[in-house]
Amino acid sequence: MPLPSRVTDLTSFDLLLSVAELGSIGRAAKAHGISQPAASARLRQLERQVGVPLLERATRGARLTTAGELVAGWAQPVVERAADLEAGIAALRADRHTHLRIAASLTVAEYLLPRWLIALRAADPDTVTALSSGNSHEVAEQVLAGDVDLGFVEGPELPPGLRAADVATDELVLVVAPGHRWASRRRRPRAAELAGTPLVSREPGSGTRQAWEWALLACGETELAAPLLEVSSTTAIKAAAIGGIAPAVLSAHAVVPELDAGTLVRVPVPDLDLRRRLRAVWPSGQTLRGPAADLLTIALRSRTEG
Amino acid sequence: MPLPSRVTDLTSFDLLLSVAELGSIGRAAKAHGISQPAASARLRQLERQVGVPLLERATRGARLTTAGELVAGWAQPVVERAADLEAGIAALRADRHTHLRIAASLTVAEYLLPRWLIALRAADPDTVTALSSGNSHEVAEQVLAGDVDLGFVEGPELPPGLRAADVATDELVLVVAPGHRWASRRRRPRAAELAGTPLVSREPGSGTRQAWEWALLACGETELAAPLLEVSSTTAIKAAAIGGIAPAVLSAHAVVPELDAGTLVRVPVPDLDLRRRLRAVWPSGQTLRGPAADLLTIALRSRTEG
DNA sequence: TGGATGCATAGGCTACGGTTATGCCTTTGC
DNA sequence: GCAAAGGCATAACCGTAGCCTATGCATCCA
Repeated sequence: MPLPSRVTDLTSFDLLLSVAELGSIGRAAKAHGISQPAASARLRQLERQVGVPLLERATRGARLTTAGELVAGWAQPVVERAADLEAGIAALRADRHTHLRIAASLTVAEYLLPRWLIALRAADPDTVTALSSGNSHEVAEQVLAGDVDLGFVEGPELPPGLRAADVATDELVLVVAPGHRWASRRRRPRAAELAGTPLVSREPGSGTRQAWEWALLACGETELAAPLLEVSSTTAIKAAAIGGIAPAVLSAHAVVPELDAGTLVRVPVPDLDLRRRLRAVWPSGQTLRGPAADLLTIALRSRTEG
Repeated sequence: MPLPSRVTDLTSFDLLLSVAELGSIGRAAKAHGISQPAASARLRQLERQVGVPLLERATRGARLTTAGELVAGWAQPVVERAADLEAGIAALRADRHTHLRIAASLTVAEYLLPRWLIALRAADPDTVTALSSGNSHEVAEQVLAGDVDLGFVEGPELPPGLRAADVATDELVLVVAPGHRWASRRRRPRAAELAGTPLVSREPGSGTRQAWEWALLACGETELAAPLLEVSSTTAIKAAAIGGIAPAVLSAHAVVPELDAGTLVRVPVPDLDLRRRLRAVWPSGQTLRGPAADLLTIALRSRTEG
């Protein structure tokens, strides 16, 4: 189900937020680098699309109406997450000549790194960061080879020659469609049944898949059923699980919205320990300095907060 | 600071998510109601803007690259919040001939209602909901007058003739710019100092402002300083507080991102009880049924989860 | 080997969003 | 009381971004 066109263009909503902050359409226009008539037209069109007046235009400026306040409140989280997206893209795009090179496993890169990068930009405004992503093994390799200044890995393995610091913990969760038999409280599976059930999962190299298999092995389950379906993206896995194809195992971060909405149900598996540490790593001999040290500090600070 | 143009158009990112879910550009195009060449062009342009390939095009379909997986992961929260925004706008826009009419105070409408409406649409797909927003007193009036089927209010007051059920608790927080003296742990203000300090605040009718004043009165502070600045929107209040104009009092929900980013600092005020109940209200004589009953159920369920 | 599937390219059209120029209204200050 | 300034709306013009249809090309499969 695609997003309705009413909300696909964030420019107008961003402009509305600027009007709320600055108190006039003209100042908001200037802040966005467009002319006042252009801003006025955009806001008028936004009001037409919403169907109710959002601004009270006065001779001294413009103020939000009650409806405008509501729309601004709903729009703000959208632009905040868009800022996260932008920070991530900027790091992906950053060409070779950057001040800080980092590598991160998928989980860290997806759910934690954008916020850290925004905080880093506040601390070191001129720092350009380049991000490369891969599985934990690849990240460790890049740190050891000196290709990056700082790495973020998941899982227990840690090659010699690296120092590490915990920055977060991640938890895998088993999810099924609401109609699945495991969704019922009395039908919860034990380790043996889990091992014997084909799942929808990532390709073999995936850290998530490895962690799942190791957790089962730790329970003494040596015979693991082959996956029913192997797909490349988290989105596709969720779609397959929602469609009732098979149960799936994903990072808890990834399924928050689906659990909220009830389109997926979490199945507790007390037999298995599915938690894993997310750690920053850097070469043993080396003391971090400059932006790399700042980023590590930011990551450690966010740990104590969360 | 306006949003970079790279992320202002969500259409391409939404399309990318559909490709991840459906496995081919053509199917994603069909899901979005556009032609396959149009989708192909959009994705190609997206890749140009990001600067790295996002898709592996094969003869059998298209799969996400590692970078594509990252971008999709960052984009997903954006489109989710955009869906909340859309749900809110749809309720604002809904004309008179609707099945369910609700009224909500600003805090509930801003932070809780969109999710509930999305869940309601899943339960009753054909229900059209109309939302009106006002302060708690106005909401209660509308419920009593029969103008709406269900209301959501904040604060302790409750007119006779209404039944109520708790759906959430809200907490007000006192925030200052990082440089403010109250930001220091040893300089925390007592009730008397709080009462004597001009704040930046909403206009007098606001429920947030009333709750703050009542909390001070409950401490025996009868002499309250007049606000330094009265502005109309939450956004403007935050901007003023960030700018160091004066401390501000806002719903905890409203300042989560600023506290995360460190642009605002929360000042604990143990002297004051700033919590308040958020409640659903409906006419005493009446048993809720249909969509109104479903919405109440959804709201109560979300309470137990959160 | 022929058909089906799926992505890319080409050409043409529409419409949207931007700019500058200008007008009108209200508040402010001498 | 009048001039100046601040702020929003309207008008006329223009460039381009994005969509569609038609078509081509590569790969997989029967």
